[in-house]
Amino acid sequence: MFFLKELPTRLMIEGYAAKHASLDADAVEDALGLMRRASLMVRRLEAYFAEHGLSQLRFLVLIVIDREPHRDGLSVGEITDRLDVSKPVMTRTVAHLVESGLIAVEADPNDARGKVVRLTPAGRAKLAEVLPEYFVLLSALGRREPDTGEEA
Amino acid sequence: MFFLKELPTRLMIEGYAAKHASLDADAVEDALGLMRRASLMVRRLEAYFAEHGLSQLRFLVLIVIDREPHRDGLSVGEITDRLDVSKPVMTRTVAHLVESGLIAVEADPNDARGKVVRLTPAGRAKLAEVLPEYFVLLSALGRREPDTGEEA
DNA sequence: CTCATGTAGTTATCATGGTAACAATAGGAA
DNA sequence: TTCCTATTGTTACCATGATAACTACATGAG
Repeated sequence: MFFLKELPTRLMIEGYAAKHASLDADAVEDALGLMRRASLMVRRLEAYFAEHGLSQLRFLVLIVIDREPHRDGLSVGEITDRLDVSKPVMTRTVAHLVESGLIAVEADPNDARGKVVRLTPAGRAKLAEVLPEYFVLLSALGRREPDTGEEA
Repeated sequence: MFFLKELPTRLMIEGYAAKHASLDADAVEDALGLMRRASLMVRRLEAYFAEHGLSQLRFLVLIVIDREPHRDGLSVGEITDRLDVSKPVMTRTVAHLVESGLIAVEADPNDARGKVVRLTPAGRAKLAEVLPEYFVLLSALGRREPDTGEEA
């Protein structure tokens, strides 16, 4: 998240760019603008997921499992690989999703250390409930000047 | 933060775009790519700040005070206004910066509820130490294909 | 087989974001 | 002046990211 509301003016950046060679004022401006825009998008999406009892990460876990229907479930580690978060966060997130009944976890028959994570019917239903508007939201946010009602 | 490493393929998005009108596949792709890029940038910057005993937010507090040299310090609320975080987070952040000696806080002579926050010489020195490379980093991150060594 | 090493996932603890509810003060209406 | 209401900042507590260190099991060298 990037919290600065008023980004540095072009002038301030160029002041720095003048003093330090190898500094591309356009790139600096892009980077700041990008982080600010993305932060607002992420907030908007988190709010949307919260309305559906999810979070961005919990949603992505469901997506990632659903995205590989040829596999009969994924291990916790495989999910972690696809979503760069730390292992403990994934442990907690999986536990949460199991409690909500959106995924089911079984012991891996081939490896007593491992677990196999699968979507439950409720999990698939939740995806179906959330996905369409998710894409609509992304579509709106992706357009320039998204006008999401943020920032006075 | 947006954690998905492998973004949905063009094909998957268009599959959805076909089913739901008012869905702009380009915009969806842009939004996802933007959030992913920004997340990696923010991580990179946080790592940089951590090397200097700061965090993104603590740094921005210093910046925001420094940016208004005509004012003799800002109130906690004014800082909060410029950085959209919640008030309790700002209370904690200000306390942290006072402990590190980078800012000093006094009672507001005109309002017994308020506080005036000012940079200390150490705070100004910290900014001078951190700012140049911050802009260099932003400049590098802002260019396309930043090649920051992330993601195998 | 046995043991050293590696891997899967968890636990403990911290950092840092949020909301709700509060105390203390300010400031205007009566 | 006396209250009612708004504002400043804090406290208490929760959510969710991280790292370090752990348990339990796997696996290959000997």
